[in-house]
Amino acid sequence: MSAVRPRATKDRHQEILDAAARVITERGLAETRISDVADVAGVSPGLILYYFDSKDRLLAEALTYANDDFFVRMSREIRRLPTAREQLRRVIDLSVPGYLPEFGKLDEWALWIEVWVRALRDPEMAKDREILDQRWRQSIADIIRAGQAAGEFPARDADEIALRLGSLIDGLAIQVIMNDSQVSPERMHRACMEVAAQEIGFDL
Amino acid sequence: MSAVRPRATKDRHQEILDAAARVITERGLAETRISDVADVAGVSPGLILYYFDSKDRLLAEALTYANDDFFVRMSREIRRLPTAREQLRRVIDLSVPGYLPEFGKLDEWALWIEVWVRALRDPEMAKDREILDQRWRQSIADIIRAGQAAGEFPARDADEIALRLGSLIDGLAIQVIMNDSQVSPERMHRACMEVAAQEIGFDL
DNA sequence: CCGATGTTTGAACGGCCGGTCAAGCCCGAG
DNA sequence: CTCGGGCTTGACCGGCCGTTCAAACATCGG
Repeated sequence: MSAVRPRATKDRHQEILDAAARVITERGLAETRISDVADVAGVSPGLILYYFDSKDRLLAEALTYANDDFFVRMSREIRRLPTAREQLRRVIDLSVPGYLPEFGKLDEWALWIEVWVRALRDPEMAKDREILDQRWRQSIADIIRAGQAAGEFPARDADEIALRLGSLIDGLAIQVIMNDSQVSPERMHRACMEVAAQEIGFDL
Repeated sequence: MSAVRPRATKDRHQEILDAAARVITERGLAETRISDVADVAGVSPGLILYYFDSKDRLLAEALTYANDDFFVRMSREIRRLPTAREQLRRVIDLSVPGYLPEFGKLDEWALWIEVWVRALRDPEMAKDREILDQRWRQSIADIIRAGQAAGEFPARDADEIALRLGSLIDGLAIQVIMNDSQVSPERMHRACMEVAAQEIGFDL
């Protein structure tokens, strides 16, 4: 049975979301067709509309799904590390597109930009974006606070630092993802680490 | 004569670009139709294709045109101010969406995000984006260097500071434009000013 | 006033694609 | 074995929209 329908147990809903995320990453939101998603998922176009009310809702769900997934994977990675400093370094490692060769280069960030564009006009998406973004900022702030509690870092406003560091990462990641000739992954990484050290108050 | 065809002297090319930029700002790139642009420009749809090879080229041109225009207007503003500190403050004032009530709130930034999305897949757009971005960073660096030369600021790596400050502005502006409940224009403005003072080395 | 040249129009074409649907298929319960 | 209800298909429909084009129009030099 399992050989005949290998993925039957896995939820179709999720399979389709996966496929959609992959297509959006590759072709972009604007160029994503239902039939593309169906091809990647290995099903007929009709089935997509059986599981989702409309193309729009599918794509919106796929975007938040993929970003949420990225956040969860990153959180798991980080929780293993013992010190706040190592955690912070890891966050930055993972945030720099193409810095760690074993991770997809621009995948996550490309999706994130699509989220922004959509959120400008779609209130539903805007709400999801804010939640995702606050959670991300929050987790940076939590690391800083943990470091402060452990005596690793001096006491400062963790939320403000998280906002600044997170925004800097966003802004730099955009340039990197765009292949800007003056902003290499290495340069971005160095800038983030230096600003983090300076703002939080630790030595590199 | 001038009453009958008031804008006849002004180039149609530019009129249409203006109209296109306005439509993109309002409806978004994905929802922009040729007929929308024609309506706003007050001409027939056919004429749009008389002046532009295709819808795609029109929209790409409109995006770079509008962003270039914004940069030029900002540069003119800044050149009037005597000290580097005042210039820098003005740059930040103008960069914070909705901070100065007399300027359009999210107009310029919304277009800028559309540029990013397109640049991911369109090499032509990617090239334009890089030029625009480098010019913007350059002008921040120039202000810093001028301040250093005048003895206003201590000597530091102006290009690196410009990259960091510019990226921070990008990242924060995104949140502000998205109406993030935790990132008000005022908060963004304060963060930018403080980081600028700290990185460049002057007192607020 | 005449034609030539560059503009402008809007009707019409044609392809694309989201969404619908009737028909089959699979599978498990009885 | 049979029935029933979810799952899956793919053909089809209908509208939308970029693009084309023939015809009108304006302008101006001669």
